[in-house]
Amino acid sequence: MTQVKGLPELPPIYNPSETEPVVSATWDQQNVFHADASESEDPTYSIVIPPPNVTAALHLGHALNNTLQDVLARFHRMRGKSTLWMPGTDHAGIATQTVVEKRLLTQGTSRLEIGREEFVKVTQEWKDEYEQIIINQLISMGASCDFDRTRFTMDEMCATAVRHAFFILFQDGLIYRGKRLVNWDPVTRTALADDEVEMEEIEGHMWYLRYPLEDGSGHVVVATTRPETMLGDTAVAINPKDPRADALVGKKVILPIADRVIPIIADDYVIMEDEESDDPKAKFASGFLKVTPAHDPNDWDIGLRHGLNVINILGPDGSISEEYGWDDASPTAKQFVGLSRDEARVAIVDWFDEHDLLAEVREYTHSVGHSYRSHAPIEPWLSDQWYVAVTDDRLRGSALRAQRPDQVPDLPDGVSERSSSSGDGELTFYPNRYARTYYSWHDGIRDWCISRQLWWGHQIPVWSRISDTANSPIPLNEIDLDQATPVKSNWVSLGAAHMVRRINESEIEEAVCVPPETTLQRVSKGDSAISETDLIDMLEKDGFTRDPDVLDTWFSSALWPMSTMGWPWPEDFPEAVGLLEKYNPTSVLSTAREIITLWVSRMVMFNRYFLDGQLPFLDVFIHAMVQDGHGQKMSKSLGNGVDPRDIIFTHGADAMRFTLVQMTTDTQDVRMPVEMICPHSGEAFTPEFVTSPSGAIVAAPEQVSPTDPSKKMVSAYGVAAGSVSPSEQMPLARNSSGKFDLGRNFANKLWNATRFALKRTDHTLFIENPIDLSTRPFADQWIAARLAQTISKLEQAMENYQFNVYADTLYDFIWHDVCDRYLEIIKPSIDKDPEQQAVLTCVLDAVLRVMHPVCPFITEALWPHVTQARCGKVSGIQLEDSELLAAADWPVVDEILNSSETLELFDRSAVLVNLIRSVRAEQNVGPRQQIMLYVPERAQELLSDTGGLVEVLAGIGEIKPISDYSDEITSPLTFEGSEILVAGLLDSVDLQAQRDRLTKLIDEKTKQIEGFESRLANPGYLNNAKAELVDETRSLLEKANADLLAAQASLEKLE
RNA sequence: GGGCGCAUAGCUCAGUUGGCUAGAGCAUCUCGUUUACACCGAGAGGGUCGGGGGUUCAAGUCCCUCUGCGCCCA
Repeated sequence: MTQVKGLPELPPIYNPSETEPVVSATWDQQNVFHADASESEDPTYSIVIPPPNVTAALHLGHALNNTLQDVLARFHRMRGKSTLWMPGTDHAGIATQTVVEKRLLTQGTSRLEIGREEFVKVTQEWKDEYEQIIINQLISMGASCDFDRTRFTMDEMCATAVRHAFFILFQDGLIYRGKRLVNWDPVTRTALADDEVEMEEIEGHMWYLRYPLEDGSGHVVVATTRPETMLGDTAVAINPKDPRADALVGKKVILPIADRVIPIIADDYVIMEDEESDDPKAKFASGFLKVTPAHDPNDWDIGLRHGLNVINILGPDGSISEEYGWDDASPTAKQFVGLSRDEARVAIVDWFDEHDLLAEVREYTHSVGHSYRSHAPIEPWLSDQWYVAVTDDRLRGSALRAQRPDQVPDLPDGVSERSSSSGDGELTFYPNRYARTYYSWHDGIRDWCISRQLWWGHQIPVWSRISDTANSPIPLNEIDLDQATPVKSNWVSLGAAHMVRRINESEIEEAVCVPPETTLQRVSKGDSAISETDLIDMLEKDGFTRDPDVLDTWFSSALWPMSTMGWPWPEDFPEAVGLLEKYNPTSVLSTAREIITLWVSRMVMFNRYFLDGQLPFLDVFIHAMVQDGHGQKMSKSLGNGVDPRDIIFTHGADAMRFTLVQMTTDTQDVRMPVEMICPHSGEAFTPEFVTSPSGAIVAAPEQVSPTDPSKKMVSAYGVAAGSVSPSEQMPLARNSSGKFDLGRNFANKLWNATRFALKRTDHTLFIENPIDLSTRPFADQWIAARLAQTISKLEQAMENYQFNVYADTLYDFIWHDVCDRYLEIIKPSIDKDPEQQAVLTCVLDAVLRVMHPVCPFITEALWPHVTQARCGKVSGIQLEDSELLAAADWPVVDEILNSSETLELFDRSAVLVNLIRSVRAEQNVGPRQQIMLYVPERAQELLSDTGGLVEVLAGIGEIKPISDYSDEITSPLTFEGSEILVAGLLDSVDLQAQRDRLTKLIDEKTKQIEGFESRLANPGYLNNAKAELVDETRSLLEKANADLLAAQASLEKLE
């Protein structure tokens, strides 16, 4: 009963909010998470964090992902790997620009008003604010990141990587500029990549419009969901198999309103009308398709096949405009100029109706692409954009070849075979079904549009000018229309890359890509090197202007595993030296499903392209999605995210982490019913829910206190949506969830088990000679065996990314075996047995180590207490000393301690304990009252082999052979086919309860016996099942029969 | 339209290649405050594994189909 020297006594309840900041500060001061990039023989383990967007604070989805990464990082660090977990944040171009613009709007100004330079400055401030919040969140979750290396996708190191990568791809012809239909978001006025477009089912209409034939012989009826685009029609198409085609193809129609004469063409893309069809497209078709190449991707393809004109009738805001490639607007058509898409639709349909050209309107449900950011319908819009030719075999093919062949089908046609070179066939997905998702994405991939019409991001490093074909730097016949051709010019000799393409009959466009300064100095040798700024000055004097657009955010994210490690010139950044060689490829990428297409693919393509085929990571772990209580994905944009700081406040970081880890299974998304904490009373309650404008079920902005209806509060959703703000009268209510009680209770359990150990061990002792377990009581041998078994299960779980197994294994071992059983068993003996004290403290030391990856704070806080209390060593259990648990080694236990014989013996005695406890409960025997057993020989052996643990756990005072029994009042129980009599219960026993129990047991056994007998009577079973299984069934039948007979005999005696 | 999942106790979820009597936590009920812990201990009740069909000696597990839900890609 000694106090640990110099350490304060532990309070009876663990208080995470006091402990966690202290532990965090210690880790920080000791710099334990700093990865050493110097050369060493240590095996390595590395993870790059999926950089969170700086748009907003992290929610529980991020908490889950980062907890899992931390568990992996801490586990492998303890296993002796040189570990790097690289942290950082992502500038998130469009998302951040949107939130900053919103804020400007509330301040009564706008992006255009303050200008590009000022806007970038303001956004930078936003970024600084949220980057700090996010890093602090990570710290308070216990993330063991190497925070000294924290990166940002627009900092100098990452920007250099972006500029260099762009330059190389440009030079290699893998980046090009082209006039294409893009997914245009008219609200944010930028192009979007294919995967930034979300399809939504829309209940709209199919309009049937009459287009008169030029020869006056009648009309054709086109079916369309977008009548307003008819102003840009340049043909009407019919399927060549359509019976009407022969008569009509080659004729012309007069396009109403526009008064444009356009041809009828034959194209088998056109779906033929079929009223009876199950396919709604055929059911609603008229057989005639209006072709608008400038405003529909399919029509664009038809236009290419038939050489049609492309007439763009929309402006960047989605309104009807004649300034973007429409020069034949008729006087009638001019009336519609300036209308929005929606207004124009109404006006044009009205016009057709008034002129008796509207044949029909039918209700029609179809899917329409919407911007993932503004949620506005996407407009296919013709514009000049930059693309990465990811369809090239050097990128797409390389991404496919990277996959482990046993996870996916054969490589698609056109992809060259895997070789023995670095990276091929080495990329593994967990769970493995996601390998297929990755595969099919690449199977159907299209070139990647990387320009974004934004101000926040990496500005495209290309300067261009348009000039007459007469001024072409190379002969015109060497340049294809719309095809970039490399030029060997003065710009190239200065270190830049130079391309030229023809944009029409009379003009060419020259594009010069300028590499970053550090690259420029290396490519242009010696003294002749020109500086980047001088080169740019020269270009601009020569009439070149820089592209105003920025790159898609995923371009910089795609470089993340390289850029954060200093690529391409790590020697320029002292903190990056050696990282790339040592830690790339990283060990695993942990991320969400939808990121497979957006990010995983692009990192693989880029890392392999720039690093000689090397993968960015060997494993990809796809974690579950965190949903709210309504099954909705938790997300920043829905506003239903729960801030992990709220959970840390109510339950503590370890509790949050343990619960999240315990919920992480292979298949199941994580559903998290959310409660609110009333700031007035501290009480948890279920909030009022409302439907948000985007259709999500969210907590109403204002909530009423459950205890005092006069008091109110605001919800996190209300604050995020900007509809309310917290005040003294209406404070912000924190979110919570009862789910985290599990983790909190478990942490408290560990805390108190340690308190017990500290109180019951003598800290002035140290037994020098390692304790030989074979000389120890059974309980000590057993707990060591369970420890050995547990450690091996934990290691296996972690190898296979089975996080829930890891958590459940910890819980089961620590709560049930260490606390409920071992601590109870040793209570009578521990005070006088220093060796048992040593065993206990060693077990506890190992427990803290294996629990540390999941619950780092509490284990670190208990660590000095336990290490000081340790009063000996146990042979076979290796526990290396360490000042900090975060830097300690994983426990190593000799496999020989993992004795199945010991474990089985314990299990048998545990069954007996349960039986006796049931009888005690049934007969209302108080916990203090000692009882007596009359036992048969076999049970007697068990009791002595297990060294008295049954006696302690079941409260047995005396044990006698059953032959000694005469006529006491007893209660019978059935154990291993024999009767045990329990005596000394009470003066009068409840006979009826005993009869009921025995009858129930007899029923159960009878049913089991029937089952076993019918199985053994079945020749099919005897012939087909494994012999050991049949033997086992026979032995089970034997045991069940013995139990049945014993129970029947007991019952008869009671009657 | 294509793909991937999910449906097991009142709730949230486990259940490795088919094979012992389908498990856990919470909730419920009974008893208990013995100095580690009431964020606790002991005990108990509770499931025709979404419906239907099939393969097999044997199906929660494999196949088909239907119903409901989620996600990803067109």
